[in-house]
Amino acid sequence: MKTILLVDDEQRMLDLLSLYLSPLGYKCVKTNSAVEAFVYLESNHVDLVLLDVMMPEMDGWQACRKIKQDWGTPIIMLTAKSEKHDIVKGLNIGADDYISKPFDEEELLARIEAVLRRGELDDGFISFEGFVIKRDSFEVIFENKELPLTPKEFAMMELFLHNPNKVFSREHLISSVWGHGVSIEDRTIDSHVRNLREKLRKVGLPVDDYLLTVWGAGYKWVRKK
Amino acid sequence: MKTILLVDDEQRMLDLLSLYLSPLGYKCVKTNSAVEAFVYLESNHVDLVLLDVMMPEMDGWQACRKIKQDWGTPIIMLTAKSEKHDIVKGLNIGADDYISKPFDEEELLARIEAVLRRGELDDGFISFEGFVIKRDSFEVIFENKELPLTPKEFAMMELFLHNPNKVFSREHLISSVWGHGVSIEDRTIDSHVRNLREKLRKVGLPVDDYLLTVWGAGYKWVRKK
DNA sequence: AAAAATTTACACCTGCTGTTCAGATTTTTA
DNA sequence: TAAAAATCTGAACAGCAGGTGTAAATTTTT
Repeated sequence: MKTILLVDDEQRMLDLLSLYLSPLGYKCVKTNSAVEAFVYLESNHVDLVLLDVMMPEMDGWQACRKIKQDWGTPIIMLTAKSEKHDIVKGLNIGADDYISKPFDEEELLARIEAVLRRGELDDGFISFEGFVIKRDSFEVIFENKELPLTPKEFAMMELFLHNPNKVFSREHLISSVWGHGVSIEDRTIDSHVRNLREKLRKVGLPVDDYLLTVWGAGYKWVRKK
Repeated sequence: MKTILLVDDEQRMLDLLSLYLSPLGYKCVKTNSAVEAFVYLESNHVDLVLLDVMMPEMDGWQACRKIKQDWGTPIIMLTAKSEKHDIVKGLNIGADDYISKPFDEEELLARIEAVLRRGELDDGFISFEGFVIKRDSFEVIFENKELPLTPKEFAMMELFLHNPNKVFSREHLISSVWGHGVSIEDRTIDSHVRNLREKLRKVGLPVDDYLLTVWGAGYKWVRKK
């Protein structure tokens, strides 16, 4: 199920969008401001952002730029009818599409599906806290430095970054990284964690603050901020 | 210079579009019907099609479908203002974008640029980092020196250059280069990669910086900047 | 039909990666 | 504080993925 993050200062609009999209099988998360949206994005996966252009505090453009930069999430801008100039601006800033209010429901849906479909293809990259994971190119980048990871390390890293703050038991790690039913010694996991830590340390990450051992339980990646 | 193929039964509209786009550095080709467009596409490279929805004989939808199917060219549909339903239909059929008439010139340009940017890579030829690939003439040129590649090598090279930084598994390479369902030994892929590397090295490319092995995953072409 | 070019297969070698083990270290328990 | 439990660490080894040379098979050209 895809998650759509709605960002609009008007509650009525949020409700309207949610009312229309939820029954169609999308999980809708409503936020009243850009800042709220950031908070949510910080610790949740979002497939698409519907972003109003006109908002107090931080406007849609700045928000769009930041979201693209930090998370790379697909964005559809919601603009007022006549703001043709906005469209140009938006497409240049990096929005994936726009739609004008009041919008036609069918058109909105078509555009949402189009953007989601598009995003499925280039198998996005995830980006936060200085990390960029490119599943496509099998790369993890930290502060513009490439991390040369082995396949197992990459898989672990991906799992951790996707689920910050969650503790993974060794058992869980085995079935996620190695595959269900593979039998591996617990010490082996430790070795891989060690190697991963070493590589992370080499690129300047204070790894002891991030990739923690949870005594008696497993490992977890903690997320600051 | 990019070529835009204009398809509209109204001569006035063709002139208007051409008058606006030509000075901006686009080569405009005007056609009055879908059939004419096909004829042109048959033997010319086109970067983008601006396609009117309302036309006698074959309408825009059928034309859109055929163009996408036979040539895969990016398409922007031109719809009448109120035809909201068309938009939905168009995006589902495979059009890359649409714009309603009468259109705002700036908006049109923004959308054209966005679509072209998106499809920049699957041109008739690609050119970057000293490489020019001419799909038409089956040639690869590096720094004005022709690379004598075999068909398989050419296909691989094309795939790599089209998808820089993307890791291709051997499995993926097989179905892309050899065809779906063909069974080939993995070592065979390696051999072709080796041959390709050798030829690239001969023309002075530090191939070890470009065509990389991703251990446990496949091969990728990295793009410097 | 012969020659050349291309593609494919195979075998061997190298080096990376994954795994394990034993001892050291840290954390928890009693 | 001492003992027990869990984890960390370094080194060694095994297995496997990929590189390379060669030769056979296939396709294309002559």
